[in-house]
Amino acid sequence: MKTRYHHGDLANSLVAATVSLLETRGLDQLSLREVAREAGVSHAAPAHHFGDKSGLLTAVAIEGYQLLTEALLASQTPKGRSPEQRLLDAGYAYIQFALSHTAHFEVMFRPALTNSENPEYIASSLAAKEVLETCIRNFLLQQSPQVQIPEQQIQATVIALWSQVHGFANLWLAGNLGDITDTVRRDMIVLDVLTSVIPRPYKPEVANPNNNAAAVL
Amino acid sequence: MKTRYHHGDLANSLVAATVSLLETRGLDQLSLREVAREAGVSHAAPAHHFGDKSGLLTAVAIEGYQLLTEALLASQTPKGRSPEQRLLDAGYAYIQFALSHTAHFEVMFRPALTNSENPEYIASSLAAKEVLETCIRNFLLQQSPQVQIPEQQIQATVIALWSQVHGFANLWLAGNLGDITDTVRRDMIVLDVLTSVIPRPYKPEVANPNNNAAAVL
DNA sequence: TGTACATCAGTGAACGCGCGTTCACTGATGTAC
DNA sequence: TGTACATCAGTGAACGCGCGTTCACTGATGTAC
Repeated sequence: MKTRYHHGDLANSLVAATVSLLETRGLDQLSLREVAREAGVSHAAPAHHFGDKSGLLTAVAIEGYQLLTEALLASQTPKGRSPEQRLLDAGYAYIQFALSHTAHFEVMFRPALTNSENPEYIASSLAAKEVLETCIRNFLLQQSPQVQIPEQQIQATVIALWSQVHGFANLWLAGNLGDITDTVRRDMIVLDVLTSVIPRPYKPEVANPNNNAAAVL
Repeated sequence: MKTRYHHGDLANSLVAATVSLLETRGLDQLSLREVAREAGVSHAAPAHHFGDKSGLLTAVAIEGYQLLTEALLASQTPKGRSPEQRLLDAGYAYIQFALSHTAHFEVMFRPALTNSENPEYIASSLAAKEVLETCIRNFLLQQSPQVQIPEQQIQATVIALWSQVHGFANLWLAGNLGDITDTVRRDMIVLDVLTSVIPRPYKPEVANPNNNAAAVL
């Protein structure tokens, strides 16, 4: 790439530089000047494009949500898989995304860093959640085709499954699952965790937890 | 408290000031000088006690793990509850801790902020994990008293359940579960999620996932 | 009880540094004629 | 095709600020005798 006065695609380059810096040096070291240095432009350029740090990180989060959406959709494209396997595929794709895009993942789920009211941010985040929700809803419907599952129950299941894979990725990234350097054992654990994700078939008579709510809470 | 030259308990005061600042202003605004200001001492005092920011945050994390351990133990003290209820109690205590000690929780699970090799840090974090693991192990043993559950299966269940409540707390704190301002509905959701946590009884013939591992991964 | 001294928790002035922000500017690109 | 001009992406010098760190210091506390 020749040095030109007009970069041509500086906005994307700055986002890429930010992701790179987040992955190598971490959030503490991140400054607009550091990003400019990494991208090889003057220190005032990032502000020119993104205003401030939160604007830049918002762009990172948006890109992250788009990548996540693509990854989830891609996990569902193979044909001839059972509903259960499709659910596992989605969960595995979510975890894979988190572990291979650590910078995006961190920024996506720390709204204090970003402009949460940015329309593009909201839209891309909703799009990702929609894919996730559709996967789970489809699974539940296919699993119990005869029964009418209450919407509240579906929502709770979505939250529960999302929590599962999200929490696993977080614990992993935080180093709380011990040293899992053996990739075979690593995949075994992921599989075990994913398998435990599969909800029991919905049974109307035991699904309503109201009767013992007081006892638990 | 009179203004004295020797504070008497400055280390604890500084940790408290840090927690307070983290909860009101957030991690970005946190500096040793700001903590000193909050605690009403000279700007050099925090360094005198903790060396640098990571030392201070390590102390916060240690306190957090101790509080979590206490909360988990306290959740198990009521007698006459079923194994299932005790498991729900522990999960609920974990979530409650995360939501009511947001600063501690954040620092505890971001090892880049702390001195992860600090012996007291390691010990307090292991203690908390041990309580969690014991809860789950006891539940599994009581749930299937006749069967010998492989250790690997127990570990996977621990990770899965921990992931569940941890992920739920994270998603909640990140604002990803929508506006749940209605506390009744809030507790309903927590309960639904917790209920979905309860593992199926262990069945040796279906528990080994090796046979379809290749298909999933 | 009184004196002398060591210890160390906490002070405050001084330093250099990297930061975000501002702003007049430069120079490439696109468009009108 | 050539010229003139508007636009705007990106520059770079300058600024003030809050930061972490250093270090000689102050003064409270504990202990020895």
